[in-house]
Amino acid sequence: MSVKTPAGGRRQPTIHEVAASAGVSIGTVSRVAGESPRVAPETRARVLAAMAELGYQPNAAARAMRTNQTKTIGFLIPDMTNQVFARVAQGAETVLAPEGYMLFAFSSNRSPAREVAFLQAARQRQMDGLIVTLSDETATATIEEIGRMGVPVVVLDREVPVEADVVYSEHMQSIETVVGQLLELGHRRIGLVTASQNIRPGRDRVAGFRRALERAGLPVDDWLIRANRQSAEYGAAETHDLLTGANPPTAILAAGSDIFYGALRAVRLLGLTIPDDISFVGADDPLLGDLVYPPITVIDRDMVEVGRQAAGLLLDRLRGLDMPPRRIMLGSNVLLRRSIAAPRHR
Amino acid sequence: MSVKTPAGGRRQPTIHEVAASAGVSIGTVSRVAGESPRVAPETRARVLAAMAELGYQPNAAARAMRTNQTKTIGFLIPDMTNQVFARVAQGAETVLAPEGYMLFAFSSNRSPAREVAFLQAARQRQMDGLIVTLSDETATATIEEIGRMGVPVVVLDREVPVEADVVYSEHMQSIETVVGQLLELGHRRIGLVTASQNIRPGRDRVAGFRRALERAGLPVDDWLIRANRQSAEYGAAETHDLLTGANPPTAILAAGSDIFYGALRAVRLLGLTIPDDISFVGADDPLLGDLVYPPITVIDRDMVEVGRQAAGLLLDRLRGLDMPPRRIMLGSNVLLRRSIAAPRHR
DNA sequence: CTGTTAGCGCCTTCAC
DNA sequence: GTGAAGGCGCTAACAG
Repeated sequence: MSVKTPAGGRRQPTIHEVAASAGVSIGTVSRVAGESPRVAPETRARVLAAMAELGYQPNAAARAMRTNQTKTIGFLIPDMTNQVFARVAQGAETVLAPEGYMLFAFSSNRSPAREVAFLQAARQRQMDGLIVTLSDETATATIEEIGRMGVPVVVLDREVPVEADVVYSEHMQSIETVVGQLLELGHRRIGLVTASQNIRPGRDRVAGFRRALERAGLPVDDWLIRANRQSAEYGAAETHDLLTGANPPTAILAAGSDIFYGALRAVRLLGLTIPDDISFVGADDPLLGDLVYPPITVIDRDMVEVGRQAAGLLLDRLRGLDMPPRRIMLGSNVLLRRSIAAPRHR
Repeated sequence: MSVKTPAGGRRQPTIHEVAASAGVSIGTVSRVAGESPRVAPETRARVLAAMAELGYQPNAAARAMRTNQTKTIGFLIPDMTNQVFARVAQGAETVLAPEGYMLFAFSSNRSPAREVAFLQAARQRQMDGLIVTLSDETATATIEEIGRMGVPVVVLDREVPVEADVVYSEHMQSIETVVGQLLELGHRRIGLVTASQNIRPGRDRVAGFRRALERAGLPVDDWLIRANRQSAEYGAAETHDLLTGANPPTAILAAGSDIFYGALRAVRLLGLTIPDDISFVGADDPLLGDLVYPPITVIDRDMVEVGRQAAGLLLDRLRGLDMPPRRIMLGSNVLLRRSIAAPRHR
């Protein structure tokens, strides 16, 4: 007399069946499942045996209904195929899993609409907390949805008007450092390709870029700044455009892992040699930078640590910490390699 | 008199509050939420307004309890930082999302214990279906757990004794093709680095490798076959070992995206030139293969299509399709590039 | 077309 | 140390 679920699956054993099988009441089974100490060892053993035999797993929905807890953390990222975000997830996992939380990752594909959909799904599912990387700080619907969450949210590297803990990465200073280096080598026209101005990394990189030039008393040619999107295609297209322009740069900063990828490809397709024809700096993908020849100077960050820190902030809140939003800033490193050199005299 | 949840969050509005606010009964609210047609337009509008104002989202746990549906699909992958799996997830998403299903990705980090933990969590949470890529076909605990799921499961590229639909990728023939090419060019010692023999791709690649040699009437030197793990470190270590051995191969097959990465790095570190010093073939990362110089011959697969197909199989089951397990086989392509050449006379 | 009601499976008092 | 019973928020069946 098996009940067919909509999916045609087998019905799962409930606490009642375990109780019947062990010859106890459901209250006792519940106590065993909840690891309450007030159960006789012999009774506990019998219940455990019954659970194992039936393959019993407590129904999370029913449990959530009673406890208002799901032991689930939502992890929102702009792009799953980007290793940068995957590493953050890994780092967060290492902190959250030991506490019994499960991380569920969801990729928005950089669509604010999908972000809203995810946040609503998370609220419906009563996820206990969220770690989110938004794809556009100006998307008000997303911000509003975060405000409604009712559970702790940790925001990664974004500037949003929300009462939430945040983990920032340092971008401005490392760009300044790199640009400083290039200026010292004699470069006067440097191209920057980076993310949209609607997210903090994009803004900070452009700001650092401008500041470095201004400090050196040099004018800023806006034509050399391309800061609109985070994709390999964008990186390739803008790099191509820069390098085939009338007055091309002698160095390229590809600030963003996808952009790095695309920009490097564009350089190859144009048949240019690094660093003889063009100096090149990438970001966020140290492995790639070290795989090509010559190895490429890269602005790097420890994304696993970002994940760990974010999870730590979240965990404090889950444990009931009640204080104003906290902010953590993590550094970036410039890995100097042989892809930058003095510009060729033309 | 706000109720503090354990996490300190704000209580979410329930169907009762919406009903009160709209001046209707909860039944009517439920019908509006469920998009039942049997509601007067004017009433529906009032309810919708109340929902919007309160920011109401139906409680998924309560809903799951009644309907035995969660509209959630679990997606188990061995390694989140591997783009290959991320692409599969993307493909699956495109098929499942329009049907109202949410995909939740979980990375096992190639640990069978974590796979079991995920499967149990999926069962507790009553996920409606699963798409899984196991990291070890011989892990019986995982297999047993799948058998208990009670919901449709689609298995990707694994040979497991389970009543489930499967999407396979072709590996054997493409390896044979590549080895055939190398033999024609005059190579007689070819090194293969690939995944463990405990998963189908590893086995099939080794099988294809052996078959190609046997067909050519050549002996197989087992020393040249390294098939134990799927990581960049493994790829680097084994490639290094092969190339620094007493009788090294003149060509390397790095069959696996992580392995590809590591192997290529090992070749670089040894200061060898491709293809003059060593012919090289990678797999599963066509972009990387095209980014380095010279471009590298790669065995490629359309992982997005794998995801789409898997999702399609799952969807049929979710709709109630009742028939024996189905199997889909998807092809691989050899992208011939300049990384292979005749071996240097030594 | 709308209101009322009975559980879904579990945890948690409250008795015993 | 164990059993009995209420109710979490929702859907679906039944009345009206």
